[in-house]
Amino acid sequence: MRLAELSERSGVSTATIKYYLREGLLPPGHQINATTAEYDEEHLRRLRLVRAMIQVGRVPVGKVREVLGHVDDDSLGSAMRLGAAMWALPQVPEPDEDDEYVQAARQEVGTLLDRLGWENAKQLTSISPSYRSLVVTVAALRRLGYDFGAELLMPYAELMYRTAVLDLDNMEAYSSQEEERIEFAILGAILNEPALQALHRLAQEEETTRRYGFE
Amino acid sequence: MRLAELSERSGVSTATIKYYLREGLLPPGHQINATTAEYDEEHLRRLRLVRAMIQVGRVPVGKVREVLGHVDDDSLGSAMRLGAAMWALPQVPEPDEDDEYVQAARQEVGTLLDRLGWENAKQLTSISPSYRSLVVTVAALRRLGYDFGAELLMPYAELMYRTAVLDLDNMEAYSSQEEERIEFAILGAILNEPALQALHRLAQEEETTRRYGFE
DNA sequence: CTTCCTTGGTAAGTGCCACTATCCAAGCAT
DNA sequence: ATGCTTGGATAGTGGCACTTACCAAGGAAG
Repeated sequence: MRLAELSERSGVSTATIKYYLREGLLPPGHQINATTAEYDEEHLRRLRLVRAMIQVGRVPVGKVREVLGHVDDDSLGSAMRLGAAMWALPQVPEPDEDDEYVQAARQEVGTLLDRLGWENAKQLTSISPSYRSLVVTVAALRRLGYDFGAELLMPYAELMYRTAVLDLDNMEAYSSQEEERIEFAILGAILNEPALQALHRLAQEEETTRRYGFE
Repeated sequence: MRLAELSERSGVSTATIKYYLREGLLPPGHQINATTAEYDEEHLRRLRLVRAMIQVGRVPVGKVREVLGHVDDDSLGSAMRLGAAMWALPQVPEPDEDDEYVQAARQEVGTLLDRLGWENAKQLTSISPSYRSLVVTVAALRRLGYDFGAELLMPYAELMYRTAVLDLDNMEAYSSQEEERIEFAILGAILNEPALQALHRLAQEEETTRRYGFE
């Protein structure tokens, strides 16, 4: 298929597809002659993937390129590919280590990981972006006056752990069936988050109206 | 306190504070004369709040203004203020109703809400942004080839419901103690999400390494 | 009183990002 | 031969979150 058809079948304008090609989010088509290139189903699939990451996952273009680089990196094992792709996702800015709230937050998160017995996560604290995000967020909440500590976070962490177990179970269920399982796993991990967030807000609406009515 | 001190105590540059004042995110200080205005602790508090929303919650400036408008709207009951503020948060773009995947997604989400017995959420489907977000996300995942349906979402939804119950319990615990409980509740709801997301990713890292090691 | 610094306020500029519009020459279709 | 379409390159757009530069008024020091 040619550019116009790729555009039609994906619902993405040709101008935008050209932009993605330029940015390296989409491999170039098979060149037939100077003015014609041929694209296949794989291109269509990758294009939909890119769109989903950008529009649903709100992943910036540069990060998408990074994530795709890890997806296509055959030199890594599947667990590492997943980790590398997840770590490429946008993160919160660096915390200011001199800030007292940041220090207190680090302390609380450390206590939390200890109590949870998350030994592996504890080992990754120096490099894991999600650990950093958690510290920054807890610090921000404490600065605002919340008593946001290990105590309060424990039940949330346990629920999130069960969510992660579900994620990996689903991934494995796909792995045995699908060819492009790594791609699927990474996408699942990335696109799960908007779905989870939407579910969380829906649940909040449900529970709020159950408790207080519509008023 | 004057602008310079407000800047120093909040860690936000005077230029940025001026920008927030212009944008209406911060009420003007008490004007003493043509070149001096006085700010108080309430300004500092509001400024920290704005910063947390923008930097941690990634809420765009226009949305922050909207949310604050609801926070300050004395004509609404607390449940409605919370709802209005939550609905002002950034959302996914409008779905294309002619798209077959969107229709299928709508169907699946409907089934999900039925099975969960979320009657209130079901009533809000025509207006709730979180419902729309869920539909768009499910449609995007289905377009990519996932068999993302009610079946798969059920256990996630139940975990998210339990998370929402925790949210509201915490809110109520604060309500009995704090003066600015509405503000606290809305902030909790907004800033909870980054914390939850970070916890989710941490849990994924933990469980991935438990299952597959570091490789 | 004069010089100088600081203050709050305004207007314009910056850098980044995700596109989008405009050109262009080469081909293919009639 | 003529007119349309194609892929590719370059430059422009609009939005956002600030920043910079500038201004006149006010207070402080000599």
